[in-house]
Amino acid sequence: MHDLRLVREQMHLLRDGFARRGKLDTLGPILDRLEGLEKERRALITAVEERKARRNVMTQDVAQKKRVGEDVTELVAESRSVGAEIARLEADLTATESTVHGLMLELPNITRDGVPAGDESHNAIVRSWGTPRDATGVRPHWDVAGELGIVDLARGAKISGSGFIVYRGLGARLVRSLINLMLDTHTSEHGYEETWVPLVVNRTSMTGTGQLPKFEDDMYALHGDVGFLISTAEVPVTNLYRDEILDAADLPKALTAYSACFRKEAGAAGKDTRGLLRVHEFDKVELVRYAAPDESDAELERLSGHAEAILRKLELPYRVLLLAAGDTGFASTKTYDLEVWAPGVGKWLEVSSCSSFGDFQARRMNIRYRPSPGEKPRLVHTLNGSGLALPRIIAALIEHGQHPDGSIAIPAALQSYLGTARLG
RNA sequence: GGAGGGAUGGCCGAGAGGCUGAAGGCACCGGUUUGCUAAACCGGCGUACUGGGAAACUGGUACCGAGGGUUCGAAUCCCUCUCUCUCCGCCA
Repeated sequence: MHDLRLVREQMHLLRDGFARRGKLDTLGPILDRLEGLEKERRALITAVEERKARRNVMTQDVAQKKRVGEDVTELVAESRSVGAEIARLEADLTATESTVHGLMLELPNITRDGVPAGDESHNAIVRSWGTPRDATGVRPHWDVAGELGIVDLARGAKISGSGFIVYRGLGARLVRSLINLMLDTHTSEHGYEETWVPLVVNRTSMTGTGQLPKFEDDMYALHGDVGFLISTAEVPVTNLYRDEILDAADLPKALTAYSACFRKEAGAAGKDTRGLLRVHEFDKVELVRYAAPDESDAELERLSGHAEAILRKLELPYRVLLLAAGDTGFASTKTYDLEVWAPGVGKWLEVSSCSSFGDFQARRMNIRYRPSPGEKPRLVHTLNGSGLALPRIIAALIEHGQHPDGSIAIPAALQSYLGTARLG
């Protein structure tokens, strides 16, 4: 969420930002509406407070007069009528405020300097690593994995539905191995604290990180309004410090978590949905960082570096994209996507999205830090990224390590976890 | 699931319709003293919104878990909800 002050004093920043996202058509009218509502809101505040001040004086007067035994019936009557006026104005104020707040929650973040304007065709490759394997003769992972018996798509669909995966044998162990490799690396080499968080969160948490109110259709809601299945561990982990004040000495704070992630992806059927490419439930190791504002740029580089380190350990060729404004997520100021090359499907697959949110999430969650003792608390900056999402990594491993006989070479870093150097 | 207790500032903790933004303590900040550290003493010390001001600052309003109600006036009385603790039952 943006500071309301922007609506009042820096409207052009919002307009420019939304224009870079290509969203001015839909968001421009909302800004116009907000501008008027904000004026109205402040006028109502002034009106209400003026009357409250008056009533407070009268109320003191009543107490005073009663003490000396004077008649107060007239004063009480006047105070009562001011009270009625206050009630009326406050009802207006509450309505206006909730409209303003609702609209503010729907405004996306604005991207920071250096992020290209426009849609995804303006995404920029900022670096790459490794040599993408030639696609000729490499079969897609769903064929090979099926033959090897490590992934069972048919039974996953039977017991849960399409987009739910059953891993078996070394496939199941591969999932566990990848999770362990990632968590071990992030905790012992990158300094993250390991956490284990609930997979169910409440509406407040979902709103805090920005999934709500806009994307309710994309997630699984539990019956009886008791919560949602998380779409990413970002939600519980980032909400860990909601409504808290951190010490400056605690920053940057680095947290990692493995979790299952659940996504309905309504309307996403059709493209790129085969095999492990897009599924409703998947496993992911997430990285979350809280940083002081002047550190958040450097922190984003660190964070994506930590995710990249996993790809290098897995010996998977990848490239790093700086997303254009129009492709950058709702809450993000700047996002790097990490994509691995999958020769079997002949595509670059997004396996991590590393974002810096500025104070956008922190304002929604009221997460602050005290720069130094005695100073006023300030909003922290939050960042997160996958480190990494498993299904597409598994797809890439199967395709990249594929031998002509259908067996798969396992990268050295993973062998001790998996207990073997090849599958099949 | 049943029965009770509780929720007050960064933390602990008083307060029981008006004189309470809230005693006292801890922590923190500034100062005095001190060979250093500690201690002692003095002073300061919440947040948000809103008005005025270039700013320092200053006027106002609100905030005692959340929301509603009673009242001229609510931290204090009433209702609902949330969370928490203790005990009983059930269960992994």
